[in-house]
Amino acid sequence: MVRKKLELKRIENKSSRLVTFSKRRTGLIKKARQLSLLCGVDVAVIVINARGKLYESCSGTTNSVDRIISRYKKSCLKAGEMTTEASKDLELLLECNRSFRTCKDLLHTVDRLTEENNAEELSVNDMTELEQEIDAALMQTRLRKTQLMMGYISNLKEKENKLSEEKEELKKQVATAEGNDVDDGGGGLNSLAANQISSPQLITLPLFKD
Amino acid sequence: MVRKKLELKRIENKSSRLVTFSKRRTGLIKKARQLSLLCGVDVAVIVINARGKLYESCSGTTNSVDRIISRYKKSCLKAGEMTTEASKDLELLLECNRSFRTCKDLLHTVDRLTEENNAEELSVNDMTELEQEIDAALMQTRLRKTQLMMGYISNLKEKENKLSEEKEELKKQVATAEGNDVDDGGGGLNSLAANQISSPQLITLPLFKD
DNA sequence: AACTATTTATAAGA
DNA sequence: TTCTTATAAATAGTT
Repeated sequence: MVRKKLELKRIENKSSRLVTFSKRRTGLIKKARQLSLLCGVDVAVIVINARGKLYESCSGTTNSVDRIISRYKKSCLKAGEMTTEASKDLELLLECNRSFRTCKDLLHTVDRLTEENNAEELSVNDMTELEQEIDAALMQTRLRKTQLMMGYISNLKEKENKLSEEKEELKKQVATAEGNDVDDGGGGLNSLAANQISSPQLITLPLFKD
Repeated sequence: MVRKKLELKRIENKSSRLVTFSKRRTGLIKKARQLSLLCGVDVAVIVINARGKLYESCSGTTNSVDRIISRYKKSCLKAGEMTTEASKDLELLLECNRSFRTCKDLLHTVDRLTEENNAEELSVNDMTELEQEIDAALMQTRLRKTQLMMGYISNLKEKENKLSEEKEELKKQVATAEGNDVDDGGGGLNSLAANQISSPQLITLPLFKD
């Protein structure tokens, strides 16, 4: 493109082709980095020469080409593309997609929708759906929090009971040591203590139906 | 790089960032194509923006990004960087986890935590944090929903006003046709109608701070 | 979306 | 290969 406008076809001369390859590869990767930095996006560049040698570059929040590739594959899956080549990854990715298909995901989808132009009539419905889902998540979260706190309280009660039991035991020993005979029934006290606490109730509910 | 030498850091202004993104993305892909064509190599470019939208480009003898990716993976395998199938899958799963880093993600993390053993004291705090986050999301969602509905209502009101205006106009015409002269003040009605509607307030807030 | 003043990339030459 | 340089290409700011 310089000194003479370069024809847009494969450079026949081998050495100048190699030189051009080196220069332009560097330039491409530089541009990729700039794009990533300036616009806050993830960019991966993969170059494979005629001998199969690999050159790669990656930038953005994800710091490996692999990670960008998996994001790429995820996008393809969503778009319903993808060939048989990657069908092994497919299963896994579907799994991932399924398991993240809720709150945050939906939030972003709607976020995207509302930032585009045609989202007027649909969006209110979308938002209502989203609202309900988030509300449900909130309820589940509060429920579990309560359960956890109750479990915690139960534990504390249990400890308290054990301690008073031990205290009782010690009192008895002191009394015995002083030569007075006291009615024991120790086992009975034990079982009573165990029954005083309602069982911890730490049932593990999934926060979302999968 | 033009009119003023651009600083090499993320462009803060959203709209110019988007414009730059579009221009440079195009430029990058063009360069990639040229490199591929001129030097007879395979090039894939993958760009993923902040919202996870994918842009891709591919050129060379292989005609899909997928094929370049599998060649890339093969290269990695040869280089011993990527050992077993299992580790590849692991990588993918890790990626899935990483990329959904908020609400739902947190939900699942906490879900996992509570199913494990050591989560007693921490979890209640976790749940409280989570609760707050979800609550905030819910509020944002409701806010946006309200804004959308208000916009919608404004539109309808506007239409209604336009229609009654037209109706008034027609009435006048009818009256005139009947030979009676009626006081108009039509323009006044017009401006009143316009002022009745508060402006749509469709400020686009992000649902999450990015 | 088009323009244009500049910067940046780079082909060819040294 | 690396440096230089003339020129093509890309593009930031503007309209």
